[in-house]
Amino acid sequence: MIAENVIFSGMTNDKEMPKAYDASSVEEAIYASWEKSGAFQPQGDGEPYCIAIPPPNRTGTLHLGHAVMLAIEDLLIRFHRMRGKRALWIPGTDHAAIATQVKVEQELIKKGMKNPREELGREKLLKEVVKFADESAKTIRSQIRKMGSSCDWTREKYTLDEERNRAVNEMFKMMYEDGIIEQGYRLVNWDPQFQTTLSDDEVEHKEVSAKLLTFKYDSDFPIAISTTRPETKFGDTAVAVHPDDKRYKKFVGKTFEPIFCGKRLSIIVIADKAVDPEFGTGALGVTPAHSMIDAEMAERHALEMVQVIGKDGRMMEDAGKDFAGLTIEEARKKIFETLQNADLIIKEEEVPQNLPVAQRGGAPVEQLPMKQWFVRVNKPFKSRQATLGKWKKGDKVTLKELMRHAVESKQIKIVPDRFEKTYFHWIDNLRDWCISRQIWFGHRVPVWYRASSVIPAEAGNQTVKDNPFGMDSRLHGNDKQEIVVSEKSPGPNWEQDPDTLDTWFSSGLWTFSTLGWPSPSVIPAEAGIHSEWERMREFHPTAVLETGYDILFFWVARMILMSTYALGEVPFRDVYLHGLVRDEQGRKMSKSLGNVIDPLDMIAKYGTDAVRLALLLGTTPGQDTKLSEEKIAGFRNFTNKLWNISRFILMQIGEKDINNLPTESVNTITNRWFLLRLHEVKGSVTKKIENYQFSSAGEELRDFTWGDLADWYLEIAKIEKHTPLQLAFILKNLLVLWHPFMPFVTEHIWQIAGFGGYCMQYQWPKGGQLPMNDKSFQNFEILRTLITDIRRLRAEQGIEPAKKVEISISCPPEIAKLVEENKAVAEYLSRSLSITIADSVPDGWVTTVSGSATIALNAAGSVDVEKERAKLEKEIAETEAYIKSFKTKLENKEFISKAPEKVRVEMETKLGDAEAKLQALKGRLGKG
RNA sequence: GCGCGUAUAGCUCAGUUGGUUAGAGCGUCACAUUGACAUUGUGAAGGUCCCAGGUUCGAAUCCUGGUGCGCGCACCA
Repeated sequence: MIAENVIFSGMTNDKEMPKAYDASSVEEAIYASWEKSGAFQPQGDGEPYCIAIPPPNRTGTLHLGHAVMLAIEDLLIRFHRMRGKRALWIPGTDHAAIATQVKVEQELIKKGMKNPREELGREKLLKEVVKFADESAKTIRSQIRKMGSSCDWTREKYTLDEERNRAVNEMFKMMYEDGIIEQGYRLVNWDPQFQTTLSDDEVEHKEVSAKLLTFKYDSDFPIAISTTRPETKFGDTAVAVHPDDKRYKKFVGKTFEPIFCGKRLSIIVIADKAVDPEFGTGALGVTPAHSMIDAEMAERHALEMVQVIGKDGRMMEDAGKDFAGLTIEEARKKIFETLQNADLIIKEEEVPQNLPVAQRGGAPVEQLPMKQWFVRVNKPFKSRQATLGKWKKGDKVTLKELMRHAVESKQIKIVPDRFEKTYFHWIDNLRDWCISRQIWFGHRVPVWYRASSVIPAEAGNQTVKDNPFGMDSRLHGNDKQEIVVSEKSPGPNWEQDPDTLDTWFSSGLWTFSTLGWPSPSVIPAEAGIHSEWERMREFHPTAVLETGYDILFFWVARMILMSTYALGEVPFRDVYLHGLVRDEQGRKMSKSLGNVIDPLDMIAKYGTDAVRLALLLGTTPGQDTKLSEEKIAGFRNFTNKLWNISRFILMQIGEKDINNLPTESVNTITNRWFLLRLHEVKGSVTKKIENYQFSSAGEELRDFTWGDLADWYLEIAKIEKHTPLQLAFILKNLLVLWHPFMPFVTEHIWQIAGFGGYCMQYQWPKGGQLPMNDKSFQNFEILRTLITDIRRLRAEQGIEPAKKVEISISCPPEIAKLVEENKAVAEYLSRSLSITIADSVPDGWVTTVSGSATIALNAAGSVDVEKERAKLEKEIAETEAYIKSFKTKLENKEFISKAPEKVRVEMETKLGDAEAKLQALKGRLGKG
């Protein structure tokens, strides 16, 4: 498993290390060496551990959000690989359909084209889009590598490649056969700018100020209504009022034929509880063809649907000849004038309104009735296999039930778990999913129509008089149309549906389409060759899906839908959602604000490891994080610290063979303390990574490395001369523990040290908990406190760090023994000329109390007696208050009877310590 | 409107089943600088844990009600 004779070009192989770590000069060679060695591919016979990368859109370059995703997933993959699992990280990219085509069209328009689709036609425009997407994929691949991502490049996938297309067609066919993909004539979200439908999730709401107009259709009509969209009123077929509204009760059920701006309407007055009698006039003009809500109401009352706005965003013939062909704005203005002239306007006011706009492009979205393909989420179908341990093959179930159960039954765990609520909320509000798009870049709908029976997509361009609502009956009279669902043309005279599929339809299959699904029973396997899916099946469900919380609905939910439906199992065991990366002020990073931090710039400047640490530490799952260049620079400092720690250790080891060092060892309390700490940290970090607490794991490691190792253990090693064997052991563990966080610098040092093989393939160390009441460990902590207290005393006295002073300590015998045994260490670290043990404090020396010891420092007469006295008194008061609070608690009968033993014993110990300290303080005061 | 989050040091944030005198990094201040590291070291200052109630022997932590900020979904016609 471990590669032999590893030599990185461009890397020194001896132990000559420059003073500072230079990431930019080594990272590329290290990555190339890893990749070449095959270490990114799953190896061994451990448990499978698979992550399917959230495929970045082929729309440009990677941003910090991707960098977070890559840092976390690489951490997980490296960690589990080192723990002996068969780790597989599948890289890939997403064609992103509308986002990519929109981007290319916008580029072409910038270059002077007016209407790229008309000017180029389907084939040529597609060629442009593909060219752009391929270019983008190249950039993305290089960027993923730059981040150090250890993904298996031999298995790179693309949502729009041939195999994924087969998966999409297969899925479409299955769902069509099961009756959960259906063609229907319904209200859909229409983007007039890019001339395509959108799913509910691709529509955003923008707050704008709108003019709310209260008016009557004509002077004879008895009820006034309000609207912000007068142009849709040509399509009104009813006026709805609340059933209990006395004002209008007498009109309910009656039909009127008002002339609205020259067009005769047929308006029935209906009673519906959805109407708010308090709002406006308490009456609502119902426009079934241009409002989802009105359409629902229309369904309840079997109302007619009249479409008056067309796909081009202009008024249609049904708006009357005076208005047909006008844009919405023109029509709105003209209606206003017409109503005003006829004195029909009652009120006019500015109101805030949430305007639906397209997520891509930002154009206002129209709601239009159209014939499209839908995935039906509430329609029961017969389960194809045993599913989620709840449904048997053949059981009736709906997609919504599957999606809900996968999370409800804890077969999928979402981190942080509060997003489960968000998920359920979304599921409850989920409507049928419109999957057909009128753009060209994407998976073509695998449906064929016999040429003579092709119905124009313009089906909606006529008044639908016969208005049966409900999905199945809304098929708009095309029942006789001949349809075949197939990957290939059924023969001559068949035409393929011109539409493409929503990009999320294909990315929903990602966890298993990347593993080679569909199975050979569907796609005949070549003789003797097992299908990839058969070989890779055991990697599904994947271990974890790691992504930003913003695409929980777009993608995560759809993967759950697809996987539970097609395979009967969840697509992943865990979902880890990271937060969005914002700038220092908490703003979203955007080009227009100019606050974008480019991960590549940062990598060039500070190294990949520093960038990774900055994105991993100081973050909380599901919580947005603020990132500044200073933060990255701070972690660059840490990589350099690690470098210098290693440099120091390797200097101590010298020319000896690091893998074959003499077995002698030094047994001091420092050594024992540190090895126990290392053991503890190993256990704790392992546990934290297993529980997705990356930030906490990293911070603990950093504090351990910088605080315990560099500042104490290695400083003491200068005096105690720990053996090379011990130092090498520590270095090895340190590099391995840090590797998943900062792969480059650890691997680089590993190679310089000559540990053999790759750090990335070394076995993850086992750790555990501290043994209880270890004497050496406790003694070291006492010693450390003593030294820190001497340093503080020096600083308080304004003694220059370089100046060596005399120290005298009076303390209980066991501490005296401890000090004597570690005198050299204590003197060195506290910069003392000498430390002596004495029964009492020499006259005129300044003191401080450290636990049960009193430390005295010879300040050579320069003591401010009054100041010292005030200090002592303050400290006595604080200690007394502290003791009092403890005594109160310990005297409380309820506390004694109810608090756990452990808490009580701890408190008693603390109280004892504090009382000893108080005695010492008081003794000093009496003397002074 | 419905739902979710969040409020802790000047800043960014930890604080995992409630249990010392609430922590870290950055920043600030003081001092140091030939020795692994100035991408450094030592030390210090800095907090009514948003407010008000409640539960508890004990609350930053749990409950209720406010307030500020942020987000998602739905939408008023």
